[in-house]
Amino acid sequence: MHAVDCLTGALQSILAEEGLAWPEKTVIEPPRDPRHGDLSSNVAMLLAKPAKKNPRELAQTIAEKLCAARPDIAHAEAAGPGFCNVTFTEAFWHALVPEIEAQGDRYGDTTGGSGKKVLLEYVSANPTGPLHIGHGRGAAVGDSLARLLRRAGYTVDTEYYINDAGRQMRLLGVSVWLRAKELHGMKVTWPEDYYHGDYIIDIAREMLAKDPALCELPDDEGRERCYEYAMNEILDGIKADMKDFRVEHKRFFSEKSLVDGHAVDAAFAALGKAGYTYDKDGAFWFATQQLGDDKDRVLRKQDGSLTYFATDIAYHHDKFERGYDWLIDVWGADHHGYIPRMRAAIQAMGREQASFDVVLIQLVNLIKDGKPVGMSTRAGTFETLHDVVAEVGTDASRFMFLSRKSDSPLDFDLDVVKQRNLENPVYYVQYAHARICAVLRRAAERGIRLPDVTDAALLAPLSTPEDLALLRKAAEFGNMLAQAAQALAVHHVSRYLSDLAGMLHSYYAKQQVIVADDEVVTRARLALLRAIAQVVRNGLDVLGVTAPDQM
RNA sequence: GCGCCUGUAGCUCAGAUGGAUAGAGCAGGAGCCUUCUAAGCUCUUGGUCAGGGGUUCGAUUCCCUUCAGGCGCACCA
Repeated sequence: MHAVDCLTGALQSILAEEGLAWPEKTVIEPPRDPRHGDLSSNVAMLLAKPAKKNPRELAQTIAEKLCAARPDIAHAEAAGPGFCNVTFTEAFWHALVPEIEAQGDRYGDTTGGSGKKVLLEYVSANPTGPLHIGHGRGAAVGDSLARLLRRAGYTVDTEYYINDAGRQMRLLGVSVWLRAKELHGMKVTWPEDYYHGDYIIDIAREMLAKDPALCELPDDEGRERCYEYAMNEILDGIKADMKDFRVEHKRFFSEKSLVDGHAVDAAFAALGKAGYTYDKDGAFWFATQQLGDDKDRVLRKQDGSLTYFATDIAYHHDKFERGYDWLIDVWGADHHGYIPRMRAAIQAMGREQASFDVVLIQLVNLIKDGKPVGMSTRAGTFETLHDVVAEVGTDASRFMFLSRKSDSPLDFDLDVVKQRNLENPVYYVQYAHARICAVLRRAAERGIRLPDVTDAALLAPLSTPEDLALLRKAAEFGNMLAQAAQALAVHHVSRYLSDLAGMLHSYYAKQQVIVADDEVVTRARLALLRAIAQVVRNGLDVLGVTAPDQM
């Protein structure tokens, strides 16, 4: 909101008159308690100490001068131990409505990111099985972060990293191959680690149907064939699930392509140039310990193959080479121990620590009939994202995933998410939007029309505490988005929306919008609500949740 | 053993870089539908911010420590 900006100039000159410097820290901010006005400042406390002044007197002086400087937009008064509270005029708040109307879908967007190029990587699940609900949380967070950062002025690309070069994928091939042979009536011995799960059998059956002679292939070729077919099949399924979940990736990036190309060599060269690599015990090492890790890590094993870490370094090196300024990875929280070594790699590449961030996604506990449902891909007892979305819908599940700090565990109670009442916050928020739309429709039926962009005269009747409370909340929107972006915390958005929706419902119960004999008031309130609906829409858009016109 | 995260109302959780009397929702109690969607609203009960130290004008927030949970410590991915 431009509220702070409006007063900054005036405040600066007042401080100059008093012979005081503008403090480095933010001086005015919205107070926690609305009783303290619209903006509150502890400037007196911040300044009184170094300037050796009495905080109460200083607050008083600043308040008086501020009133005198901008009587058109604000009233200020000294309060408490050195606080200076500012209250804006009604007209100031009314001006927000045309602002929202003019900016429409872009209301709340800011330019703080100044076009910085961001690459967000999320999901990146091994294509060895369908996405489960834990992946869903990462997907929702990653996708919404992309939307959030775009609104905050960043240029955002998104990627899914496919681990198609490692052991897990070989295992997938073996699992399908053996299933196929089994289905063909051949006797097979199962290795210790293999993928159970019905989808493996389905894929094997499908392959046999297409090629009955499959099992006559030699083991090597059969495994390879199965691996490739299964991976593509599963990846297609993953893509379809994400599409249903409204999650997008601009690119799918293959680990294999790093190994096949020169990306790994280039990354190794970069690390070597900085003097962080060495040979020991027949392996090739990266001295991460010098860079804050617990111990040094192997890049190329004794048997000549690359570690996961090695290709991952190459991947991140490649991301930077492609011109991205800020890499954000969304990982499962169980990988948090991996962060120090990745940070070490970033540093060894000569990149800023601030150019790499990891958003950790904690466990999702799926609860059904009051009991937790286990989920292990290997054991095949998972609850898939597909099943969950089919049961409760994309909107409800996305909102649920995004309503808590991603770094803390989440109980996903199917019975709650399915509910269509206020216990399920997504309905509460969507209902606010639908309600406004219903009122607007009703008004239109009665022939009440609003211009696309309203003006001060039309909005002048907005003067009840409820009117102004809604405007104040709507004014916070852009600031909230910017802060959420900076903190990489999407849950601020869902919380904000719940609050805003609550205020709207309260408003609706208290204030009749369409007043039969007073079209002046009616038009003002309709304009207000139309603007609020726009804010709700924009907020839901960040979450990737729809804003229905009626429910 | 080392490292990371968590601990806020009976339950699920917010509290953004220290600020005024710690907030929501659910659950419990009492009310509101012959005007715009009751999928809603209003009021109310409920707290030693895990315990203890420290830093300062001031701490739920920062530092140390104890306790209780979760996770991670591979030439796996």
